[in-house]
Amino acid sequence: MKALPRSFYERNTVKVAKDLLGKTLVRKTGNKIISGIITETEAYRHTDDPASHAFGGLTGRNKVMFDQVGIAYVYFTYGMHYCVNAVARSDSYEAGAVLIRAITPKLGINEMIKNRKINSISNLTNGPAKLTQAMNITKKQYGEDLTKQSSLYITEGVKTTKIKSNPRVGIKKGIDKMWNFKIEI
DNA sequence: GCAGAGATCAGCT
DNA sequence: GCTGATCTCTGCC
Repeated sequence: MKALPRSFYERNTVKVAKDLLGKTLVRKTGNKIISGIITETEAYRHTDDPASHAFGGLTGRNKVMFDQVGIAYVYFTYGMHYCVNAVARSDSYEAGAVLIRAITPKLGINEMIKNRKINSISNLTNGPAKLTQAMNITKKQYGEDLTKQSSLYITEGVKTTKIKSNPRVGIKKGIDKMWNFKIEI
């Protein structure tokens, strides 16, 4: 399975967020492969988006949002959680990223259960910090190239039918923007 | 079933 | 020192 080309990420961040639905997120650790279908995303942009990490300008944490598109932005928050984003934006923006909020497990489900230390499959990857834990994604994947078959990348997946738009979750600014996208499998 | 606390890092005031 | 793109566990209805 080929990784999506860099041109996929060189478009409007909101468009990329919608198009990432149904794609397959793949994680390679040693000889193990873990993968899942992306079912929920959120778009975070730049100067027009007060909820974005990039809104306040460049910092040590968010600098990859200003870097090359098609790489991973992994950030640490609430003292104990990691979240993954794919850097994506059109030419008219200096920064932007798509937060991957939920996936449906496909390969390596046993590994995910081990990483998460739980038994129930329904709670495995249905939240941004849950899926990073299940896939063992940490700061080491910060800046990882998603367009190559590295330790973390994205490939084609299933066809998407109905995409639902919602306000984004867990933020207090920019709640007027309907930039949370979901599909049902 | 739902509300609240706790975990404890990076960035801002 | 406080706040957050969060999750889990506890306690009470």
